[in-house]
Order: sequence, then structure tokens, then C-alpha cells
Amino acid sequence: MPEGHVIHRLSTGLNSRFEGTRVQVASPQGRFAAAAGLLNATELISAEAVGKHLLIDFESGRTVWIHLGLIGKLRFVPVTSQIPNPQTLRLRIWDGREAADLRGPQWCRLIDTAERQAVLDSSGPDPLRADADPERAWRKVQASARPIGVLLMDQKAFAGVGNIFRAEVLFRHGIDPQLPAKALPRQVFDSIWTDLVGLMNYAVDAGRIDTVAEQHTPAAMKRPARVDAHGGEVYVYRRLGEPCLVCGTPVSGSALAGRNLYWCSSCQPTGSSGHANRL
DNA sequence: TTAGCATGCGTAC
DNA sequence: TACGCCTGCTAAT
Repeated sequence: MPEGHVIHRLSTGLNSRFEGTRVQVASPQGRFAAAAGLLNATELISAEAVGKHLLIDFESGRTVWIHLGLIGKLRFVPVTSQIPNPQTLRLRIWDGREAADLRGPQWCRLIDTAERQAVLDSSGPDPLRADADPERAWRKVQASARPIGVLLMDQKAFAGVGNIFRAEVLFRHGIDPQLPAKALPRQVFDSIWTDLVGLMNYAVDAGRIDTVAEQHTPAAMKRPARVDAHGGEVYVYRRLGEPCLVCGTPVSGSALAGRNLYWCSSCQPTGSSGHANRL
């Protein structure tokens, strides 16, 4: 589930339910029990998302720092007498009606205000945050000989971008994923950043990634009406061997930065540094 | 019923 | 670059 838009939705969900209220906190699984004991029956001040990091602030300067990783999930459920699968429930935050259940996170730690600030400082600009400074991302791009397809996954350059947004934004701009980042023209970078802001905000609002939606795709891209099995509509992500929705060429796939990458060899030819005004 | 894979990332080599 | 970690869904058996 978790690219940045999921984390932002979760922080909004936590705030709408628990912001400013005294909550109960427990770790049915036991692995977060000591911290949960400190937080129980204290006020949840607010939640905040930074890239793929979720920060939940409690009173007395205590913050729960969560990273879902690849398989972690945070779900809102009605409070019932029986907790399903308590052995996997790392953290539960609840009031009289609803609970936020955390399972399988990459990490869940109790940190202080200094550590909380360090999390914020170490993150790159997040296209979903109003305070994001794209110049910081540009400086990373400009200075790096690594492939742009690798840099897009670097959380210190583009916080919150994951494997789906990487593949889709490169496709939408006709960029060869192997292109050295520093070879990317400034205008194309600007166009990528603007596109990420739009695509990721759409995903926050819609609750799913949809990179072919009419509102952010021109007629020249031949918007297809196809619902991807992963909950959204996409051009190339996990479509290996299927025809490109724009030109019909079978979608290519290989590992880049240790993750599966998908692209169209015709729309994103080798060496292509993309189009700034395509979208 | 089991195996494999996944929208992630840290560490060791 | 390979592996380990955490869980849940799907496809294969």
C-alpha cells in the first residue's frame, strides 16, 4: 500500500478521529508495550506525514514514529470486544468508538522532540507538503550521475515517491529511466515536480493512484479506460509484456535500484531526456 | 494448503 | 548486490 499519499491520508484520518483527544494506547502484540504504557490515557496532539514517515504527537513531547515499509498497514476499525489477530497488532490507538490498528510496520518507535526534528530534517522535499522546496530536489538531480529512475526513489530527493509514481511519471514525460539525473533539463525537472504534485494530491483525494485520469492527462496521451488490478489506473506499472496504452509496444521491465521498473521502450527511448511540455 | 510476491529500507558483503 | 524483516493477498498446487 504505502507510497506517500497513503501516509498523508492516514495522518488526516488520525487527526479527524483523535486530534486533541485523550486516547487509549496499547500493544496487544507486546512489542511496543512499554511505550504504549507511557502514552495510554494521554492526549494525542496531532499527526503529521513527511514523505513515507508518519509522526503522531502526544502530550509531554512524545512522538510515535511509524514507517510502514513494504507490508505495514494502519487501518481504522470500529472498537469491538474482540481484537482480530492480536498477535500481529503492534499498536492500537482508540477512543470509545474507533481504533487505529497498526500491523507489520517496518518500524514503530517512541521518539522525543529532538529526534522528531531529525526525522523532518533528514527528509527530502515532499510534493504533498505545502512547505516543500523543489529546489532541494533539483540540486540533488543536478549533482547526481545516478539514473533518474534511481534518484526518484531516493527519499532525500523526492520524499513520498515510490515505485508506482516513479514508473508513471517517467512514462508520462517520455524519459529513459537510465538517463543520468544530471542530464535532465531544468524544464523537464520542473514539469516532473509539478506532475508529481498533481498526481500525488489526486491519489490522496481519491484514495488510489490513477495516473491516467482525464484531469491530468491530455488527449495526446490517449487516455485508456482500464482499471489496474492494484486499485488504480496506470500506464506501465506492473504491465510487463502488455501493450503500451499509447503506442502498443510491449511494456518492458527490469530491476533498477533493486525494485521492479516498468517502461515503454518506444515512448521512453534510450537516452531520451523527456518532454517538458507534453503534459 | 502452500509458495511467492508486494506501493520499503537498513545492513553486511 | 544480496539478504533480512514485518504481514497479507493472490496464484499455484
